Amino acid sequence: MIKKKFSSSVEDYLEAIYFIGKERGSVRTSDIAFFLKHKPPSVTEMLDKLSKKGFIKHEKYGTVSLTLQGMRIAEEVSGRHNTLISFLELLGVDRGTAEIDACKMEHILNRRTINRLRRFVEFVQRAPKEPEWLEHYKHFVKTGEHLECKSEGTK
Amino acid sequence: MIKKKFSSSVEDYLEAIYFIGKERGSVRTSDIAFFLKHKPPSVTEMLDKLSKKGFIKHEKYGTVSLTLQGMRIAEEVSGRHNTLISFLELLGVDRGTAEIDACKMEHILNRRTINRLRRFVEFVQRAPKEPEWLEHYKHFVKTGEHLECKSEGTK
DNA sequence: AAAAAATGTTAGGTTAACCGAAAAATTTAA
DNA sequence: TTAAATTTTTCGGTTAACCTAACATTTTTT
Repeated sequence: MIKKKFSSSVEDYLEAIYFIGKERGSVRTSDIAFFLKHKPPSVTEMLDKLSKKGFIKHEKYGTVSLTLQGMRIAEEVSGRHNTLISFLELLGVDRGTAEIDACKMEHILNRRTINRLRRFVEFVQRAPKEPEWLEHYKHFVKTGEHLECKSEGTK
Repeated sequence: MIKKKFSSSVEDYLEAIYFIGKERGSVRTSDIAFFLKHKPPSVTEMLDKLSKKGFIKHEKYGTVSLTLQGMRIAEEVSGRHNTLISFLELLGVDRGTAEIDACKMEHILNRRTINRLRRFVEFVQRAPKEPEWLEHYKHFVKTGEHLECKSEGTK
């Protein structure tokens, strides 16, 4: 049922509206322009498109809000975003880079791939205890060497 | 240093030329069109652009070959592709989906992110023995449950 | 409440990357 | 060695997503 595909841009706008709405309460053209680093005319244009598609309500010279359908999409995208951020940070990617890359990946990855990534994140987060191998991985990233579990400390 | 950024499309074409060249020896417009599932006029247009940028040699009505610079880029992209494929398959994403998603990710991810992913792949592949946690992860994907070190025993 | 400032929209333009139809060159076959 | 078939290019479109400049509306002073 939820199989339609939207452009990266459409998803970005819906996500931005969703995010700004949560942060600031109301959402206006300039907020979106600022958030997405686009110019106001581009925003107006896209808002028209999103209105026609039924994803938002937009009163001229006024505020923007998500319809139910728009909200559904925005939450879906936002969920992917969060999964990706968590995943990238697990891997030791810095916050800034993680944000940038998550924003791109969230639009292109297959559902199955995202699911695997989410599973991976859950696997780590819900582990009964802090998994050793993650420490080992981080060591490996730094040094390129495997420090073997019990026998030897490479150091 | 390799700091320039090319469009996804440019990278796709160079990668395709690289790949076809290795597979079939010579590369022609129709090969690329088939490979990328584009129409010949699109290919001709892009070949002109790539020629002007100095990434390929292309004789009219003839064959295409990568210049040194083009080769360098193609190899770089192809390397990213391989890293991504390996990574996705580690995570249990099926071949087909992995191919599709790798082809998209390879153009957008930050170098740092790719490096982390490569490290991750190496971490697993170069481990002295098959890491247990990978088994545990796969179990977790299937069942949603941790079969954790109750008494230490998989094997 | 009128002028000034800020914000939003309209109109027109640009660019990248695709396309189909038709022309041109090359290759194949009769 | 011409004619037919195939491949490649040229030419003219299309679309999405951006932009600037100019105009319209709303909000904020004074």
